[in-house]
Amino acid sequence: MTTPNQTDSTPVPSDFIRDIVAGEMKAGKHAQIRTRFPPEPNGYLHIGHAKSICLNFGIAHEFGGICNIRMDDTNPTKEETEYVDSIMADVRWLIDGWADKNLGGAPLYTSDYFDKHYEFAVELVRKGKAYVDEMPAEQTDEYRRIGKESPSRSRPVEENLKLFARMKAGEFPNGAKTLRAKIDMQAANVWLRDPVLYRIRHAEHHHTGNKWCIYPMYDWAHTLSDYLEGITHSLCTLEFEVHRPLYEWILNSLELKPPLPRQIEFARLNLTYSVMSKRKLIQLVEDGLVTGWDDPRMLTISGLRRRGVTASALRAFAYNIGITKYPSLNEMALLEHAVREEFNRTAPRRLAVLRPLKVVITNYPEGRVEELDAVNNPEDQAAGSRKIPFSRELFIDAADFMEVPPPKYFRLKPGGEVRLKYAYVIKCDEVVKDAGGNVIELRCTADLESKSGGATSSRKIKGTIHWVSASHAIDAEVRLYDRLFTVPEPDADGDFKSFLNPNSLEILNAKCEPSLADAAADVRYQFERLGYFAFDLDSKPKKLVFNRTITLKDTWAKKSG
RNA sequence: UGCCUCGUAGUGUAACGGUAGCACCAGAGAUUCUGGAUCUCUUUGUCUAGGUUCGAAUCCUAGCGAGGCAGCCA
Repeated sequence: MTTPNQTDSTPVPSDFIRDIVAGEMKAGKHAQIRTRFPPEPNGYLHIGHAKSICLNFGIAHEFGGICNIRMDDTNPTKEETEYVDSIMADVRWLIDGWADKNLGGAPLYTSDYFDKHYEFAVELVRKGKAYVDEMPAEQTDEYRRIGKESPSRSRPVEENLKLFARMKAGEFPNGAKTLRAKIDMQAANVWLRDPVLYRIRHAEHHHTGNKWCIYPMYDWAHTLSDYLEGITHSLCTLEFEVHRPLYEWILNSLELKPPLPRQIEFARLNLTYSVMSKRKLIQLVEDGLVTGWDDPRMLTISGLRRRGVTASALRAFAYNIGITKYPSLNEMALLEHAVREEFNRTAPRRLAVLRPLKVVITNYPEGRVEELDAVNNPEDQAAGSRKIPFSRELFIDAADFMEVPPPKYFRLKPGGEVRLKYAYVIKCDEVVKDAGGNVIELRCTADLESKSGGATSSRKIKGTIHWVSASHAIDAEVRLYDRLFTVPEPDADGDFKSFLNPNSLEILNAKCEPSLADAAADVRYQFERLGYFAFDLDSKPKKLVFNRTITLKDTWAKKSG
């Protein structure tokens, strides 16, 4: 596979579409590749769109071409400006530092071509290949189903021309007339049974205002917009497969000058434990089941971003799943893997305690503080090290102590030993409980020679746990996220909302090592043994908020159920 | 029902008439101051039936299964 413009480390995928493009390039069919990403501005972009963006920009990037972003805004009653801004922000974020140089016009608007679309339509009427019809919608559907021709089908060209002009002039109410392509009412493919090209909509358009009262249908507008922009490859999802003959009919009927765009379809993204349709995502937002489009549990691009997923991880995911015509269901584990793989390499390690349990080291002097060396990233020597304070009173995670542990439990238990990461081996001597029988404090003794570099530093202790010094720790709100749905296919049957995971969000007050006070918004941290965490935009100078992007893999938790 | 498309380990994806690979997941072991990471190993696959061919995952036919379309949505 050719990789003329590969300048970053994102691997170059191979798939049937890239094979086609490469073949055409080799044959000298195109001077330059031009793709496009044409979202309808009626919702936020989700991870399925990310797949499409990575495909369209990926091909532009790999073959030295351009990718346009075009708002497909042909329906004035459904689209809003608010979405244009979010779409642009999401796309720019996703391609930044990778294919941003391949971004063509942005944002372009289908509605900017309405004049030209109209001229083409007039031309089509002149050629006797379109006619004005007045059948009501239901009857049009019925006739198309049974393959029956409309009485208006044989209307003379001159009359069609006049009526179409009057449609444009606003002389008819909504739904009174349509412009229909004159193709073949007996065609096996229903999209060739005289599809509607224009409908009347007396409605204000978010981009063209009140200039128009007739609006082109998707097939007409999209095909001609592709042509007008010089798109070489129009890549869309499988549901448009049956539209391709119409796409080609439009280009050919107008006898447009080559080069003509070529439509190729691929399978949309499906992921387990999630819903992908815009309609369902809107429901989650409007019913208040999530906090908004950018709720970190949402698989919107803005939600993933807020969750802490990076654009590069998303791109790696898109690369891993590939492009085919098979409507597959991808496992969520694949997304999780892409995130962990990157963060393991790049995330600085920190110590944080999610559910603090007080530990007193009884043989450690009161008031004494040691600064211990802690490695920032064992996967990256260049990341260096930092100091963390150790003192007599600490917090460990409540989950790292069990009074009655199961077999092979490596962590702290009464009379047992555990290593405190970067510090001493301690032994639990006494368990202090409150009146209710809850464990509130552990009294331990440390092997004072067991510190790194110490006489007994090489002692083999099975378990190592994280901790923070009680008096030095800083507070942070930590938001633990889990998958939004409890079943692999929430929209398979029944109401997808009945499968919402009641435990998809848990909010805790954590104790963090002091260096986290300087945490940066663009850095992903690994809280050792817990997972990867990202700064949430709710954070304020004195009030840190972290989102758990993803847990570490935990084979112990898996085995012990 | 009609039309279109697609069927390769559990999942996803390669193999372009010539040894069925890879990734994820799962399991076993080694190692480890993260039950992480890393390393080694393991289970499991060409939907079915015919045909063409020296040779078929690949080409042909039929069947079966899955998805899509049948809006004046995109």
